Amino acid sequence: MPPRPRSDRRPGRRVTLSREQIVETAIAVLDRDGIGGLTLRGLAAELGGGLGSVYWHVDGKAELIELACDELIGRALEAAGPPGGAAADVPSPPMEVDLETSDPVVLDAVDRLRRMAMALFWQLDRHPWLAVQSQAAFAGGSNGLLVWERLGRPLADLGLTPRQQFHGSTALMGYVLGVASVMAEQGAGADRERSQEEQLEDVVEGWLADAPEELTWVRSVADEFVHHDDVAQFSAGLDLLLLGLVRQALAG
Amino acid sequence: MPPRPRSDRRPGRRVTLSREQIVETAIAVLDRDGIGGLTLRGLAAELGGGLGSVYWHVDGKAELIELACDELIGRALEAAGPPGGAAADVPSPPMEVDLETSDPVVLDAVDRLRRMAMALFWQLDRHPWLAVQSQAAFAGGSNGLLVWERLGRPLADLGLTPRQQFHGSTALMGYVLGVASVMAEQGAGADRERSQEEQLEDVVEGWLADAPEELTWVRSVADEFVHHDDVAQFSAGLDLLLLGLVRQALAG
DNA sequence: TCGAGAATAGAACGATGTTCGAAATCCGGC
DNA sequence: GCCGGATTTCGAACATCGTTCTATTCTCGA
Repeated sequence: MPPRPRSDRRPGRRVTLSREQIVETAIAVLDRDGIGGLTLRGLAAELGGGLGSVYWHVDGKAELIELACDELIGRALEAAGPPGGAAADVPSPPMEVDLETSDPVVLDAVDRLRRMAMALFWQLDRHPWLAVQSQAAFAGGSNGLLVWERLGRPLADLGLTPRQQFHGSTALMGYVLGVASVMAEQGAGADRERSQEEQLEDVVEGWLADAPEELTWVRSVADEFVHHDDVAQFSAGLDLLLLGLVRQALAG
Repeated sequence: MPPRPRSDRRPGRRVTLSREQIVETAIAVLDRDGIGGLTLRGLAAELGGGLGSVYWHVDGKAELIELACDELIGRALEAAGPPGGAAADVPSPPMEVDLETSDPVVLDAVDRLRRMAMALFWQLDRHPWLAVQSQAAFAGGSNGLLVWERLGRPLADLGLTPRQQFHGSTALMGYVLGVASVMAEQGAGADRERSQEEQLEDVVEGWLADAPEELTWVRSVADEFVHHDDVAQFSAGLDLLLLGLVRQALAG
């Protein structure tokens, strides 16, 4: 067939976009299709607008992802509640290690650290693409600095030296991002249809088929891996780090 | 001008490639230009061969990166020395925390954990692109499982419960990958001409310019950040985790 | 010598990020 | 009410990249 005799649709405005709306939709797409599924063309289509329009509001794909990360980190900050200490909208399993102290200052500091770390992880776990990307965004985005501040303050209250505070804060940050990243990659090719444990069983089977003998320890924990719980696993490791920090503070 | 009357260069063999050579060159390119600088065309050119030839030896870009990661993880495993306990070719700063025990079994287990973690970090620090990519490769590649095995054995020797072993091993893995990833991203846009401290000063200046007040703690550690040492920083956080593990083991 | 498999080479395809100029819309001043 | 500049939209066009496909060349044993 011939092209339309007259193009009754020439370039021009159709919908109105906003920076916030674009970031919002980008987050939705990222949650649905993962980092590889975010396409500027697809995003524009989802918004009902043109490709060039997106570029007018956002500088490029890199900045868009940075904005999305900063937005979610901000929500984590919000979910952690005020620094003072009100309860937050994040899971908070009880500590499973004995801190061997009843100093209220120490216990309060540990509680604040725990709340911030859990809130951050909670957000990273619900947006698996975020963990990998945010490692860059933490230094750039403004909310990343706020998180760092809220991790550092309690460390100062513990009486650690400035260097210990610095090392402790980066250790916590690295731990949170690292565990979340590994979990995100691990659940990357997940199939929403089948149960998680069933899929993990297949993963383990794939491991143990290729490299059979010698890996006796890995085999011994395969069962733990299949039946693991992300939050509990993260919380357990976090407790170890916090216990180390407390011991370091009390020994100083 | 007309095309050449006779193409005296028709497709055919010119150079001979091998899978190992391709992976080796890919690692070199990744080290030089980062993850964004690795292009299959560029890689083929660097090898002096054609694009299709690379595809005959390697299944695609994803597999190539996986192979490169597994290769370097294997080298980290090698650098860690035999599980028995010989010295290795990696830095090993002394522990700065007091484990408060002299049990030889515990001390030996901690030593093995420390050596494996340091060897892994040493490799991740020297190949900044590796940290981010390897999070996926650890589950897939065979060497990733070997690392996990070598992290798990000492945890079993500490007398931890199976669940504690599992949580401890993933905590260590997450910590190593996380800290290395953050450091890699932080030094991403590095300029080889200027000194590192000078560049870090600029980074800090950028932070503190945008979000001035309130971030009192971040300001207080800015100096530590500028003069930090990657290995020392990693080692300090690792010690905290190990201390926590030891205390957990002794308390059980 | 020759023929089948191994290996190389590069054109071609589709998708993607980015740039660019033209068009439509909005809005304050007259 | 209308006009003109600033704002915002739109999609074509370009360059690059991963991947596929086929023709060609090389190797080596019968």
